[in-house]
Amino acid sequence: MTNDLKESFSGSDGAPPAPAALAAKVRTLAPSMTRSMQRVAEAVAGDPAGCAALTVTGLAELTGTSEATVVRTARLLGYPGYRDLRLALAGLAAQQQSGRAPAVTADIAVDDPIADVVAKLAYDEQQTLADTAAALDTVQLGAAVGVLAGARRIDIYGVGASSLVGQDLAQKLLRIGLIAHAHTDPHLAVTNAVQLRSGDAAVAITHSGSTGDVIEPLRVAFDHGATTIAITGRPDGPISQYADHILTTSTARESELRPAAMSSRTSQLLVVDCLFIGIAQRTYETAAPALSASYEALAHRHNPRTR
Amino acid sequence: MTNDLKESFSGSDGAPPAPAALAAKVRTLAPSMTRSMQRVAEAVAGDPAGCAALTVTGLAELTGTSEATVVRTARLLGYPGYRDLRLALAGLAAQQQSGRAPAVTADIAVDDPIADVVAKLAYDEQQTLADTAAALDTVQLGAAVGVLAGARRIDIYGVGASSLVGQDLAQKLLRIGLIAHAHTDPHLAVTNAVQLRSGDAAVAITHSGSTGDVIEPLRVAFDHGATTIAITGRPDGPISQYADHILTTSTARESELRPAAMSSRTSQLLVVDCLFIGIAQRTYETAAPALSASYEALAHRHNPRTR
DNA sequence: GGACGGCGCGAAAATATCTTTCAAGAGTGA
DNA sequence: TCACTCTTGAAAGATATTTTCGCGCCGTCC
Repeated sequence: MTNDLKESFSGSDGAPPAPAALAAKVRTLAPSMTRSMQRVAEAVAGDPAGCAALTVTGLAELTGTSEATVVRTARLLGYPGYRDLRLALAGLAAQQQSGRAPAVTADIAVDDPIADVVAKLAYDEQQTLADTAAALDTVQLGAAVGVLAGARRIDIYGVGASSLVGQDLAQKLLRIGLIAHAHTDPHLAVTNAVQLRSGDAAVAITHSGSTGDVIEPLRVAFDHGATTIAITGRPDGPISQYADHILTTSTARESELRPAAMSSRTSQLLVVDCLFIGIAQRTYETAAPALSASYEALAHRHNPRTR
Repeated sequence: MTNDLKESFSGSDGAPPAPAALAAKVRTLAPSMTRSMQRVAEAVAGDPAGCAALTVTGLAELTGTSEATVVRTARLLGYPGYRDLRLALAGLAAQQQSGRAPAVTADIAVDDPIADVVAKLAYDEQQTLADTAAALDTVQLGAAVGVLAGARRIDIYGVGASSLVGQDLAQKLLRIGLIAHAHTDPHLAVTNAVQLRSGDAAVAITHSGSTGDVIEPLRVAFDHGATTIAITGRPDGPISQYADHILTTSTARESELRPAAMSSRTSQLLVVDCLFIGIAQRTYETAAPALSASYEALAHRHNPRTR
């Protein structure tokens, strides 16, 4: 499966390069970039319009790097070459122009009044959603949906903040009649992963893409023939080695008060929701009755005089 | 120097090439164009996206003309050369693309392609966030923040989908050094609620506002003198009787495939995040060190060769 | 009607731009 | 410190774009 790894490094998603997803992609891939490439990526993300006006040589000079580095960066971002990155840049610039960028979101400060906190948080999360949706590879998503919809059994791994996302996914899948289980204990997860075989599916959720406690069970599941899916913010991370399908969540800038876990959770949940709806569509015949049944089962739990 | 004459007709306006005005310019200048140039202009105006993907040679072939003609047309339209026309074309395409976005307001249907599902879900959740932020009572929020920041102990109640939100809140609060516990077992929740007294806080999370399993522990906590907070989508529901502070989450319309739990979760999480940030601000002195400490403690859990 | 001049047009040369290759340098771990 | 890998830019190589140049069509004037 070295191929998978390679692919995830370069053009990754064989999908066509994204238009508006560029800023998100820069953030996602920045950590895996070399210093020079980061400079280029930064320039590109910071001033799309300006960079679109530059030739390779121009951008190389601006960033104090070489043409080769610029081309490499373009490749990493998923374009065939600089020419295409430039076109995407022009597109992005045009969008921003027409969209009239809503006043920048300053970081949340210690002394922000509570109303500002609400506004900034809501804006940031909206942004995260938009980025995630733009960057999400629908081909991979479709494949993952197919796998889960047809799986005999689904194991889900996640620890820390991601464990909640995993539980959310498990809850949803159970509701539509699939056999899913979210593991939070790494040891038990591995123990259970050994049981998996071809026809089963395993889903790992980790923002960093390098959480050992989550990689290990996925590796075991992978080795035992289960189809594996990784939901991660670092598609180039170690976990991708063992993932048949990779769903990329977007990464927002974080600040002291706003840990990365916050926006990664938003992003992960959107991906999970998309998976769920996709699966519900494919298994509509059985999912729809199962859903209404679960509602009815809960009805009496609510105080009847709800108005 | 016949060229000079031409130029004075077209690009001469010294003005920078138009972005969206391209179609108009084509129409304006069409009469002054030669037959071949008209073919090129037509192709360009008819399918900006498609043409943006072509090289000079490609566009020349497509229109059955030559490279020179394509360049001449680009010049006539006011661009320095084809390269720049192409960039403008990419921009135009991107604008048209994004302009088509608002069409996703429809419900998610069983036969929606996966890409539409992503777009619609993202849009819906963004909407939910905006609604929640707009409807959130900052006074109540501020009061709740004050209560939690100063509480000796915090108990959180939630079942079903809301239980995950409760756990998320508990995780966050623990990270900044507060004593918080999320209960999912209704019996244990009640048992523990009995221990609460003045100076303690209890948070109940329920979308319906009438989930007995959540109301009961909150009532007990309330009766024992703890300060109680309810996060609910139905501020007029039964749970409000026992809540000192009510934080309202927004309710989005739900559909067959999109259960209410989905958007209520988004809304609840935003409220929880706001609470968290608010509390972190108030207890900054202790929260900041606690946060960094928790990061460091986790660092070694991630595979070091992440770069 | 025929010849001349102008203009549109495309082939191909000239140039600019982009891509690839390769070897030197920086950083890293043993 | 040495060996090693990874990063980087210079320059060669490939493409794309622009310019040049001349052919051929067309209308006009003789």
